[in-house]
Amino acid sequence: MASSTDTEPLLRKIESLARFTLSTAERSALADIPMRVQALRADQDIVRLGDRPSRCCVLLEGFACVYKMTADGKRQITAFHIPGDIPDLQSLHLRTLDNSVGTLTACRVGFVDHEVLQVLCHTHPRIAGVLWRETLIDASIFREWMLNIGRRGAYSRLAHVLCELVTRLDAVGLVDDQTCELPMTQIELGDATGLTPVHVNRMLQEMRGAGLITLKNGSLTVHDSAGLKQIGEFDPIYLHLERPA
Amino acid sequence: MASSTDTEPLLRKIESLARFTLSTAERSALADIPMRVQALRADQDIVRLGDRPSRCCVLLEGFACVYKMTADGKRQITAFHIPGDIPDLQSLHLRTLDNSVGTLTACRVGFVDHEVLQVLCHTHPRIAGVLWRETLIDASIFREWMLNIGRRGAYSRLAHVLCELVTRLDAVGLVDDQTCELPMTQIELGDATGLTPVHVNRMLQEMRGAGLITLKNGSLTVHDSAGLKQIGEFDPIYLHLERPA
DNA sequence: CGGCGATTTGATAATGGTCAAGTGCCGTGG
DNA sequence: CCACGGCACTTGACCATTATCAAATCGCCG
Repeated sequence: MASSTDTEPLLRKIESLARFTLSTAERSALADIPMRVQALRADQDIVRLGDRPSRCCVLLEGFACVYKMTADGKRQITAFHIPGDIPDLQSLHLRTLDNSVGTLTACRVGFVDHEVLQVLCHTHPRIAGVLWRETLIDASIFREWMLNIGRRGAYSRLAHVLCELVTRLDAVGLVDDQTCELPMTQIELGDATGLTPVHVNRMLQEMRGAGLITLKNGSLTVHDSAGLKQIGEFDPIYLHLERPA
Repeated sequence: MASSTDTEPLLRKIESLARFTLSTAERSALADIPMRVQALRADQDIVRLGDRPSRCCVLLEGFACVYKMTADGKRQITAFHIPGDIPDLQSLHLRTLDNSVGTLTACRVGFVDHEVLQVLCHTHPRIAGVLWRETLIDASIFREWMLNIGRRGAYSRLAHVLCELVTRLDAVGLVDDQTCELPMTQIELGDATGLTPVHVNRMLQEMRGAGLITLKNGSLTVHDSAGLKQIGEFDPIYLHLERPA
């Protein structure tokens, strides 16, 4: 089962989302959540479209994504997920999954039964509100991605996704000196932006040439953060990171 | 203020979303919700990006949309809304609006204070669950639209949006004999699909030529539902209309 | 009847896709 | 230790879908 270090990413996530200070009772309820922890390799599905899961998964370590496919096999990644996220929290209230969730890198994932979460929500209504809020922020990111994919050019689109990832990673302490781990392949970046890998490559080259970023070996460094944000029209309001850093 | 006929669309919506039968108490709590009703003309904003609203709006009559804009003024519609919908329910848990909501046609809208909804959620937790579910279905539709915009060709994309609208309108009883009101302009359909109005027009012509639809004077008739669904790769699973019709 | 917005159509342009070939990197196995 | 294989990345040439520009036409409302 889970040790208290396993539930820590979840606890931190809830804390950062809550617009109030957690009570001792809430805190210990979260720390004691029964969680089945599992290690997964890269490129594995955690849950699949059509599943009717009886549990949610908390991403403890690694990168994952939510995706859907067209009839002819083209993939759209609808979200990237980083440690602390709950990629399928929706399944708590929607019986049938309408998307798949897969790992991008090796991951550690904690599974929590819906029943446990239902009880948690019932006995700690404020936590229910926070979880609801989490799903609303995901939805807000979806809307921004729609704008990104539907109405921005390829260069701007990629810049926006990079800005978002850096900002979100920074919020969980995974950015150090403008540098962070960014292990997704150009194919995956293409699937997230609605571009082909070839064109992603060209846009990245252009960003490198412009001195905006370095992206090599799964590591991203942003040299000109203001420039990148301007190109990506990035305004973090939609991430709803309302707490002062 | 609101008469009981005003709260009826909301009540019906909650009923159709709930996976249980509403109790008398729940039913009357919903019917008695204090609601400030307002009539709006077409193409007016109901709320705007950056607002910090203290209430939500229930669409009672008419069509509305959620949208965002790029820096250079291109618009992406992220959702269409039909009577019964609550386009800005997210604002209940997210302080600052990250999108705008505008009318597409003349509308009647009911405003409900956040405080009223908070109390409702607290005293009737099952209704809270239903409202949460509503926001999750919206998010599910966003994901499908991302796939649509990012990975489907223009023809397929438009067909998908039409299928979705007909299906949702049917679910609230607004389709009669394969025909429904569909008042959005080709510009608006373009803003929803990430296409230009010119190209929307061409695709519609092609659909007409193929004998799939008639779309004239804001009225849509689907002549070949199976064909349209196939072209749009439409599988309604993501709408989570789990009740038997 | 006049005017304006929505729709329609045609011609041309451009963004991004497809195809193809080659490079570099890393892990595995001889 | 080195050769091999595979995958991600890179680059170039060419192509196609969709955008842009422009000009009618239609239909409704005043």
